[in-house]
Amino acid sequence: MKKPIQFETGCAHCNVRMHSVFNVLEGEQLNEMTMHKSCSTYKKGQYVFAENGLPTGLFCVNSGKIKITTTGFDGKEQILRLAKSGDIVGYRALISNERYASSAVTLEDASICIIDKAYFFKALESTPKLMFEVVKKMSRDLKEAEDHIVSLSQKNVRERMAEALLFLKATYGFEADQKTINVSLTREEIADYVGTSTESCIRLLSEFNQDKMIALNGKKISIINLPMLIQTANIED
Amino acid sequence: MKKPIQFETGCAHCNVRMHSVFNVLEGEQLNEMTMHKSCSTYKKGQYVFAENGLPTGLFCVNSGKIKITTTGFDGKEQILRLAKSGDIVGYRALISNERYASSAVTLEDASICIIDKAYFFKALESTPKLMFEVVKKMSRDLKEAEDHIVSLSQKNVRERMAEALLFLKATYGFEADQKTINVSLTREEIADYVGTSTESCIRLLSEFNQDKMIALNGKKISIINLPMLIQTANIED
DNA sequence: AATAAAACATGATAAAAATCATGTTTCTTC
DNA sequence: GAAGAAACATGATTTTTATCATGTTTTATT
Repeated sequence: MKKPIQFETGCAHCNVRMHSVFNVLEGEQLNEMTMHKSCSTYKKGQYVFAENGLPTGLFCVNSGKIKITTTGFDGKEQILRLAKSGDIVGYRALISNERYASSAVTLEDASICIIDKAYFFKALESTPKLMFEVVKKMSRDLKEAEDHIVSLSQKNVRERMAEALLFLKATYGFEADQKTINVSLTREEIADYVGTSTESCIRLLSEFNQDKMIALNGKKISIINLPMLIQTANIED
Repeated sequence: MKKPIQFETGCAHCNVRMHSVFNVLEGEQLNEMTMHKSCSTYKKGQYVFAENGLPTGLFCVNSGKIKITTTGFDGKEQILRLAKSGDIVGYRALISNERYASSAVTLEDASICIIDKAYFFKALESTPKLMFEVVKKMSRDLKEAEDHIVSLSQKNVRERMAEALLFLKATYGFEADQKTINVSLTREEIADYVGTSTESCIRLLSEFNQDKMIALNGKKISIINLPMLIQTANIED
């Protein structure tokens, strides 16, 4: 595990702050936070934190994409969540004073700040608005998890696969061409989110491709027929 | 939908308060809360709140058991969570100022208090400890949801069924005989938690019964061989 | 207590999805 | 740029699970 490279900038000038939970901080609070954070760059595939580790601070993604995974029963990986710039990562274990129940791994080169635990707790207490932002983030994550439970319980693999592509699109958006999903995942990683075997995942993507619903180019997936994809996902009503 | 019957008691004398998020309140705060809550009794099967409704307050279960469900795609019910005395219910939608994404239905006669929304928000702001208790509750619910996701993704129906029985035992405990799970659910409800068909649920319970792992008596399920049940659930080591 | 409805049960069948096997392509790394 | 590894792909087979069908038991209602 290579050591991430560090660099520093003031939080006041952070270009993603306004899209993060820290948008509610002002003036002197930002200078104070700058003094209690440090920023590092990570290469693709590096661990930001690992299952069973002890949190020492809160991670805030400056740039890059992250997968949050947990290890299942025969060591099989489950992707629980994806993060992008502006997202905080590892907040649950930190706040509830537990070891990490999941790992965070970069999906591409990334720069991520870590905010000192003691300072973060102090900021939470002194700034109810910040606490409220964190609560809203947790609330969204809980809602997303519950939606995922319903899908896994009630939809078949084909529907879940279509839904996963829509989820990736919603999370990371399109590239400049307005159709290619702006993230590269292996088929195995997609399967680990959808809850299926790698083979079934590959097969379904091929089928979607043959049906001209999507186009495949290596790891890049383009959505050609969005209405059809939505219909395949069997989204409510 | 029958109207629940109301009755009142002071929160200071509430017998479940110390097992709830309100254990951190003291003295005058309790009198104030008493003035901003009202308590009602519900018959088995009544709705406490319903999907798409607007929250008007926070529910706190005094006695009785509650299922939190959401409606899936062809109207199929999904049980997301179960609540018991001391649990708060409906907090997520309330806090994030949304309509309910799920419904709460009593599994038996219950008495449930509703704490006025405006007062609750005021209490949250003025009492960081209370906010922190709510955050911890949400954190536990999120963890539970993520564990459920891993099960649904990676375990087969038999393993999930065994796990569900262990979950019911962990949630509601045993009756006086120290083996009968202290809750009555229909096979369909269990299936709606496990994410399987009612028939598969019935079949697996029959099998577990034949294997002398459990005993069945109507809706009552007794755990006869706990180690075997744990092994069947394929719980992590 | 009679009747209806809901819940439980079980066999037979069909559909869905995992697994196994094997081959090809695409990345990494020396 | 060659060798090896990882990722992708696809057919065949087996396993798992849902669905359909039908009957019984339990619970609720008049």
